[in-house]
Amino acid sequence: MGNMTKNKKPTDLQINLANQIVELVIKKGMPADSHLKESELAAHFGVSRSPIRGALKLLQKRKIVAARPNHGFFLTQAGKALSLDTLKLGQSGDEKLYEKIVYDRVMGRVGDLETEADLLRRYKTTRSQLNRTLTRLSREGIVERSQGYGWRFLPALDSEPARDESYAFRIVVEPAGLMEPTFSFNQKSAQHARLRHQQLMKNADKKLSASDMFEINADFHEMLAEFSGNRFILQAVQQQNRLRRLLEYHGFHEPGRIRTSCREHLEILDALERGENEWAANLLKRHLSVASDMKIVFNG
Amino acid sequence: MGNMTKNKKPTDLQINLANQIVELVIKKGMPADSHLKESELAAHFGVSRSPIRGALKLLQKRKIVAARPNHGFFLTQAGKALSLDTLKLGQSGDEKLYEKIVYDRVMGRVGDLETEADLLRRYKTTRSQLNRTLTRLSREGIVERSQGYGWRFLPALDSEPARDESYAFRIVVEPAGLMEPTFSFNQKSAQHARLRHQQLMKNADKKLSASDMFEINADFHEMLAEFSGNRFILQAVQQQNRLRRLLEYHGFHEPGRIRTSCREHLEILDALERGENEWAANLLKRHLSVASDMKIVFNG
DNA sequence: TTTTGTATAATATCATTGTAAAATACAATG
DNA sequence: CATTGTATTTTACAATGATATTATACAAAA
Repeated sequence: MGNMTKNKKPTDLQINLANQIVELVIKKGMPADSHLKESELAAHFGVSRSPIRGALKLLQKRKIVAARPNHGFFLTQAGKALSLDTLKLGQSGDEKLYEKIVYDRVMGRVGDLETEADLLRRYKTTRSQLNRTLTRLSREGIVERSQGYGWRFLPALDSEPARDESYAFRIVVEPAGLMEPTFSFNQKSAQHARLRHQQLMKNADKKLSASDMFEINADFHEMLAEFSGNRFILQAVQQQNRLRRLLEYHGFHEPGRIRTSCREHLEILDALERGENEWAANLLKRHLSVASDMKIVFNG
Repeated sequence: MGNMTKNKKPTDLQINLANQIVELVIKKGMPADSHLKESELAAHFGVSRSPIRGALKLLQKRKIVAARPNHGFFLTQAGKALSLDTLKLGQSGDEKLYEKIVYDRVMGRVGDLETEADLLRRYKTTRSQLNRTLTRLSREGIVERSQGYGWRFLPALDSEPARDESYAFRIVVEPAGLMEPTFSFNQKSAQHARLRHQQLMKNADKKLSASDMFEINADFHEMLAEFSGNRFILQAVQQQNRLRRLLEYHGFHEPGRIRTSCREHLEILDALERGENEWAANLLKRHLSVASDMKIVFNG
């Protein structure tokens, strides 16, 4: 059963790109039958056509796109109909390793100082994949190369004080971003965020995926940081989001708060649209303070 | 001529440690004849005794420490008598490569997207040294691994708007650090900083090294960030310092401002000592604003 | 003329082995 | 008993060749 197409297994890059393409399709809200042009996607993601091709073939197997000979690939369904979660295209090896390490770390199974050889033995991977992953973790401020041999794991958001400091930091940086002279409101992004939020509120009763929720929230804060016109503010917010994502992996939820949180986000957008940035900054500050006061529940 | 001691050439780590030890000696203001204990240094820098040993031998050759058999190494002169600059212990290969790449990049000789192989050919180094350096540059936000092949260089502080955004960011973060509930003033560190500043002011007429000046300045701001008790504020300030250091490499100076800058720093310390944090935050904000308005002069 | 299809060139990864350096354990010293 | 001195173990780096993947150039199709 199944067809006899030659079945080279996709590379990490191709898997990642496949996921990113779906993300893009969702974000742009592309209609069904849209033509996904190889060179356009290649340019957008900063790679050549080769891996894009592999990614599209992967999506073809999942029936998300269909190929028309000499015409390329076309969406089988509208972006709105897709959810990142439901069609997880599988994770790349990199991603798997990343999550495993992070998970073990949060669970206290990884010490503060680990040698490369130990990690290599433990995770049974290749040197360069481990290195790529550690580089990523290092950029995210989770680990750093120690002088001499080994890697040093830094305290992340897995401790109570770290979490408090994180919120304190965000309360300083994020509202300030709205008051920067370089601030510029992007109507289009805002409109998009608004729609996503409204959609989320409608479905808030149904069981919805924690990660979808997290992404919407993270994207919102990142969008505001982008508006600030200050790359360092943006960088700081992105780093905080990455750190917070680690907690998500372990299924922390604040179910009762979804609706309220959405409403607060929308209020902030309204204020910004009216040009009342100072008021928006105040709303944002309160929004973060409230979230800060909520206690997390680990289910580890 | 010279003595016949076996002359293994020191490793990068050993050179770096030698520099760090001198830095520590200066910072702590250690008196002459102080005993530099191997295990203490090893613990402090997070390495084993082996490379510390190599570093101390290096310092011995430079007559900065003297060895007493079975007793270890002792300072030949007080920390105050040393200057980081005058006795540059040579740079490690890593450091040299790092500076070369950064320099070429600032000079526009490195494109936005470079392949590893190209860089390898150009800088005639080994794969892993290049990788270490790129990892470091990546942590500092100067470069990032691109999807597919190659590395992407990001706009850093080498552009006017980036510099403006940097100051804007610091004006947000640094003064806020003084107002955090977790703030705690460390009398000892402050006293030390005070002394260094007074010393600098006394010698401000003489020609003094740009890098000494930079370090004192950077350390001051980092110290305040430490006082904040917030690791993310500290991280942000450290990252800004690293980025600013890049400009130093190209000899940007503000000779007339040294005295004023020192005085402003001391005023901030005074205010903090009196517990007037809000006033200190205002002073700090003004201090940064003034610096922000000054134009840099490149001599490239 | 734009886009896909395909071939070729360039690039990075992987696996292996030898070697240098750092981590560690333990003996020696005062 | 704390510290240095020294030997041993562990670790990471370097060099190489084989392989797989990405980048690129050019042909083919609409």
